[in-house]
Amino acid sequence: MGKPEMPKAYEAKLYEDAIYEAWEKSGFFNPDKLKGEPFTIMMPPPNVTGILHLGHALENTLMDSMIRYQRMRGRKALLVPGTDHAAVPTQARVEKMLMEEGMRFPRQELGREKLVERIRAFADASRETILSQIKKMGTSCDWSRLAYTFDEARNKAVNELFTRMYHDGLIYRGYRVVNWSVKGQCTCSDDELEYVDRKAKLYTFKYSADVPFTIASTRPETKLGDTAVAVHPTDERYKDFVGKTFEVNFCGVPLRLHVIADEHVDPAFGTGALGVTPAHSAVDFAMYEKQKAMGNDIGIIPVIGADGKMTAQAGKDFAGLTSEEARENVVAQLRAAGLLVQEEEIEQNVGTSDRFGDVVEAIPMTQWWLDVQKPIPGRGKSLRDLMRDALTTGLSGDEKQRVTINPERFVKLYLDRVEHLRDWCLSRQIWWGHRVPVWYKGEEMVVGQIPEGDGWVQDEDTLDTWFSSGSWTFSTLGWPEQTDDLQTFHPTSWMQMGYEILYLWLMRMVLMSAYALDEIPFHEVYIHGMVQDKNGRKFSKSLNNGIDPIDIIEKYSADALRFSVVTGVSPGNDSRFYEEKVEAAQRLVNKLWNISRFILTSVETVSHGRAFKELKPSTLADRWILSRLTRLEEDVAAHMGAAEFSQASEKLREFTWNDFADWYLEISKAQRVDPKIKASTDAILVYVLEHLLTYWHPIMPFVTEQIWKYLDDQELLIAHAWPVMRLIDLDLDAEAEMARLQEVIGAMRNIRSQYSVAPKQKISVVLVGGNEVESHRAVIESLAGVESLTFETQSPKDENASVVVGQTQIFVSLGGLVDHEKELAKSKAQAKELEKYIRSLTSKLENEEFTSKAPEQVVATMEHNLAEAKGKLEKLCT
RNA sequence: GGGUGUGUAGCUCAGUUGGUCAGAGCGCUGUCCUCACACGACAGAGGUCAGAGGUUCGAGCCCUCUCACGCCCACCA
Repeated sequence: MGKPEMPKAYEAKLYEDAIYEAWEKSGFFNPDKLKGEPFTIMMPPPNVTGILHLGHALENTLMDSMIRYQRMRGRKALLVPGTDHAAVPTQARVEKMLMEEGMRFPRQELGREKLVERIRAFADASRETILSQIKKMGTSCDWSRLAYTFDEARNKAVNELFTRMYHDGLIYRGYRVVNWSVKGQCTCSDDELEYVDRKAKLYTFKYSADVPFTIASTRPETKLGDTAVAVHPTDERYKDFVGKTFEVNFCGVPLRLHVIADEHVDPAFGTGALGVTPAHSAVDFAMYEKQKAMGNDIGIIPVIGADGKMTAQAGKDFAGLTSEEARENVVAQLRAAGLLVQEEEIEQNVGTSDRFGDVVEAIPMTQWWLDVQKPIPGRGKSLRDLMRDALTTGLSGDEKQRVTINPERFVKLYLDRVEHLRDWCLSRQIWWGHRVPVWYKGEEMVVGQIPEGDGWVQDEDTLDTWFSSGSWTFSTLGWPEQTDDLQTFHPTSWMQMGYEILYLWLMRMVLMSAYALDEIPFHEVYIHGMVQDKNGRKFSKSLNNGIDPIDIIEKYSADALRFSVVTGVSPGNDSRFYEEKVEAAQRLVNKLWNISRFILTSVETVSHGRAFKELKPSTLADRWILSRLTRLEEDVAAHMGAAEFSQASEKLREFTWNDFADWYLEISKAQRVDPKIKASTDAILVYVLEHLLTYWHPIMPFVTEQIWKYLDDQELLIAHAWPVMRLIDLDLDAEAEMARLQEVIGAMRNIRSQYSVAPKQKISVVLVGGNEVESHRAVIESLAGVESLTFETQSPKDENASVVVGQTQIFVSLGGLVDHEKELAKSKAQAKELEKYIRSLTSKLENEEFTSKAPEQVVATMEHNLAEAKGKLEKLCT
């Protein structure tokens, strides 16, 4: 190929879109074109609630780096893209927008169909944006398999799952206390609550003058629905009352209070008596059920309705009041009657709806539930058992059916959560989502699909959005059909997600997959932390600190963004994002560009694709860089394989900038006056460059692909096989010799710098005992700016600045510039250091316990270092 | 209340099973627009690896405790 015209700086904007298009056209995003063992990643589908943020940039980089690496390693690599309809968040978002536009009650004003249409329009637009953003980031996913949690295919999977679970008796309809968002008019699962601390008043009072119990509550208005008083079974104070019933008049409302014993009650708290409100407390409801199971129906009286207001059952004084109003009223009455014993301010932890934002009410309702504890017919295990097995023994004890999590500590969190898992409330009262596949006609109920005949009405509720995303790893592959994809790609290989959805999503995917397929959803999970802003704060609308990844891509490059979000980041830990990081990354991208530019324009012929054996390393530097490259490949492959992206990119940066650019390229310049050396070096330059581009490609796909074009205008880098160097021996001699040479050059440069010798001014140097670098005269002269380099056996007589490196004494002639005091001080300091070093080494080596117990290699290195240090000290003193 | 994470150069963070390696980027200081790159080159300063004990021949890495900050969970009404 001819000499390419490469601009001085890499301008990503000019190339990225075209490159992505070329990749897409090439067909390599689709595994059907690939051979080898399958390697599958399912993209965690972003919510269609808006645009992508930096967390998605991180996720896309992780997934894409992994999938590109695996593809280059010859795997049949599949990354399935998709989006999530995100039921509650999306509906909440659109309703909020409508209300901002002036609508007061979107649901009532538009009705189900029209509101769903509005949400769909919003979601579709949002989805388009998201998909284009994914492309901007360079994600190499298979667009032919694009999925959406709310499309036809996924609806089939959801209905099938629901139906099977129902017939297995796992899904049931039950009247129980739920978390109710009054604002959203919708249930929330336990996982959808966000707990916030707030101040509250704790009231201590008696129901009436003639009951012996004093109770406490922050919600005295709910006490209108009390049906029992609970005490600890061993509490002597109340022992005689258990089993009795008290008729009381509480603020004008007649209550029948059963005295029950329950282990849950802490006898040391307050008076040890707890007012039981089955309708408005999950704990109390549990007591109610327990009593009922023992034949003691204490009753349940809902006094707060779905609208958040007091019900008729709360009594005519209170019906229709808000709970705050009712509370004031109750407290006032108690106070007037002299029943109020105490009021105190306390810190309280309340659950709020993560999407609607209001404090949720506990209200009893009929909802659909998933039983996680009941044995699955024919399998003898509950869903909870399966979830546990998948992380511990493997499903059915099969080690291959075991999910591993990186970092491992999340396994414990997961398992703890599994043990405390309660039944999952599946039904939601919003309209955006998969509708519960149940139809009613009178007393009849049919689950699965709409029966023949007229008069069937479908359940009004929709399903929790996680019910559909739980099946993501296999619904995307065509389940419930037994497709080839399902055969080939499931269980998936690798999954990455943020720790914030460990409970919400990871657990549900394991549950669904284990239930439906008796398979784990993925073999390995990589947990990443949250991307925060420069000050360690969350990105949020209220702080207005949001950063659009697309803006960053446009200002710098997708590669720089990708590099900056994974570098210096470890799994499970949060990271901070700030532009300086991207700037640094962009400098690296540009450096790689200029390295390439130099090579491609300075070598005689660009002949890529040579075998290692064809290379004719003729100099130390040649041997050294090839050894370093071999080492690099080993390191990068090991790190990429282990999903250690940060370490992989650090190694690559180090090699690229230090070894290759600062040393090898500079040396190659110094040596190219010799045509024979230049020929062999040219070949090596190109060889290293093409390897380096390959190794960089998973992390920085665009710039590497663009440069690759100048090397090879036929094949795309995306499809290039990862060149394994592992079988080539490291050249340890060359590495050691080169290290010495680098030290010698560094020492000379140091002297130049100390005496402020201008770069253009050449220096004269005498080396004593520098035999081992004698053959590298040209390199030393060029890189250290030396014009006269002589090798002697005796120290020169005239004035010099000097320094000792290894076995070599370096004397730089500086004429009258030499500062004797400075030189003396310098060597004294150096001698002192050395003596200290020698002492510490000697004491260790004289310690027999050390020499006998430490590995040979460690001892040998120390002995070597000691000898060297001694020699150095000797030279220094002459 | 329980659990868990973090604390390493001025800043942001790496540090893979304990072994001469205390590192990177940014920032800072000094010198240079040297024919790939000033988005650059060269040199340099800067750390008792939060603190105290312990295990070990050897600890930033393991154990115990303390301090600081963060996160998650929990039915103290």
